[in-house]
Amino acid sequence: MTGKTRGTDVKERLVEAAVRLLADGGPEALQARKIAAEVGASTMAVYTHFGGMAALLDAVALEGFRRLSANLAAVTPTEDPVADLLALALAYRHTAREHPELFAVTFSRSRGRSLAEVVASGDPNEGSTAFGYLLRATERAIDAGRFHGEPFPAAAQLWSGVHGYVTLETSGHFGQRRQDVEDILVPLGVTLAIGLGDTAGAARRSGEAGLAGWHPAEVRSSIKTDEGNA
Amino acid sequence: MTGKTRGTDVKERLVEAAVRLLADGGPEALQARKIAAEVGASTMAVYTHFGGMAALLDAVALEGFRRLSANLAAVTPTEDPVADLLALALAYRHTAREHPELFAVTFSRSRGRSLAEVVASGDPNEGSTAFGYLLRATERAIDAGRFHGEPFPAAAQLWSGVHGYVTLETSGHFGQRRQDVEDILVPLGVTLAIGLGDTAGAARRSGEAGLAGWHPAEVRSSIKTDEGNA
DNA sequence: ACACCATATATAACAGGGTTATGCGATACT
DNA sequence: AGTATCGCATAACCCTGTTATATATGGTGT
Repeated sequence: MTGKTRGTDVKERLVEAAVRLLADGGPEALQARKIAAEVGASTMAVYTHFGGMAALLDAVALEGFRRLSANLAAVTPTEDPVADLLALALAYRHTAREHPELFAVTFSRSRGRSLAEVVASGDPNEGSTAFGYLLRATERAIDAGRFHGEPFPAAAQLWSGVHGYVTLETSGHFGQRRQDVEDILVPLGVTLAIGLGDTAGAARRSGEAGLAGWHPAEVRSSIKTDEGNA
Repeated sequence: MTGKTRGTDVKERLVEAAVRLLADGGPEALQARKIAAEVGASTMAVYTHFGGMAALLDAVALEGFRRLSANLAAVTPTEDPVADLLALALAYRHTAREHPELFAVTFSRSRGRSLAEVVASGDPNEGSTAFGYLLRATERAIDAGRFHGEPFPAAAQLWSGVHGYVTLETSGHFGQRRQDVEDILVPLGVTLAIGLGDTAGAARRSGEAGLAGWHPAEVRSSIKTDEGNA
């Protein structure tokens, strides 16, 4: 079956263009005509490739999950799993701040899907992949004797804390201060680590280590073909 | 019918109608024509009273904050501030689950506003009022020697945890299970309490107490307010 | 009481965005 | 090569937010 592949990356280019327009012009810019024009096509391209705007926006949301996963994947595990968890939190936050509009679209369009469930069933999608990084680091913390209990509930608690912090911060609810990481996020990580079984001293040291050790990664276009877009 | 009339506050009726339509038909139903028809008016009503859909949606979001605040206010403080914090978390979750679409609109339209900042400045708005309940219970926990440190960062951590959990749960990311409160939210509350200074035993007991003691309050229309919102 | 004005509302038209109908040209299979 | 199929452009269609305009209602000043 066939018949394709002529200007085929039009589908990917549409998603790229949508992400770019979203970054530049906010949600208002996510319009079929604008996106199509951005790739030099007519609005029909949206329909032949996606069937409608809804599916295109879903693809944009998926791209957001991909970037989140890529940023989390860039956190290389060390021998301190608690520090790694803090680094994952910083990477999570970085993803949201790097592209707040995309982050908002990503999570507002994922309603009804279950990421945790998917990760448990082994069927990988991007969202569950992101949760998987948290889950694996949590398992390592338990194996190392730093945390007690079961990995899944512990990871879900950590995810809640990080996601809530990031959501509230990027929505501006903590104010425009720039100290929020040191004032809230790092202490939150330390608090959670202690509550999950770590000692206060070890948790604080890992918090410092994670904060000092993490640096934003150069994760660019995670869309399949890595053509540098410009 | 005489044209004018009993215009018993059309402005409030529009918000009521919007909230109702949102509950029934989802975000798609939030349309000027539908809302106006619901109150028996033409779309002009939206413009004379709000100036446009944006302001009406802001009013809907504010109504969401009011309901959140009302549900939190219904949690009567006991002599166990940590149990009260868990009850607040359950009330927060209840608000979101009672009306998920409104909850989503509320927080997606509050971008850029700072609730924490407003609470600090003393100028009350509905969002900061909601945060205030968390903050006061946290202060009581510190005064009681259960938590250590400063109230604001501690309350911000608790808010992050609860908000993240609620957001992820109502978005379906934890799956469709019904055990999430016992499996994740209550343990999260206990974890946070321990991390903030409480002993493991006391935190667990307060977790149980909060879970057992909280019951959904009958908080209905908070729109019709002659309670002087100042 | 009358004239006047401000406001609220209905009607209708306008603008812009998603979607669909249709035709054409290019691709790939026979 | 012939032809069926697919991608895509053009243009129309519909729905939704918005604006322009006219009218009626209620209050206000004299």
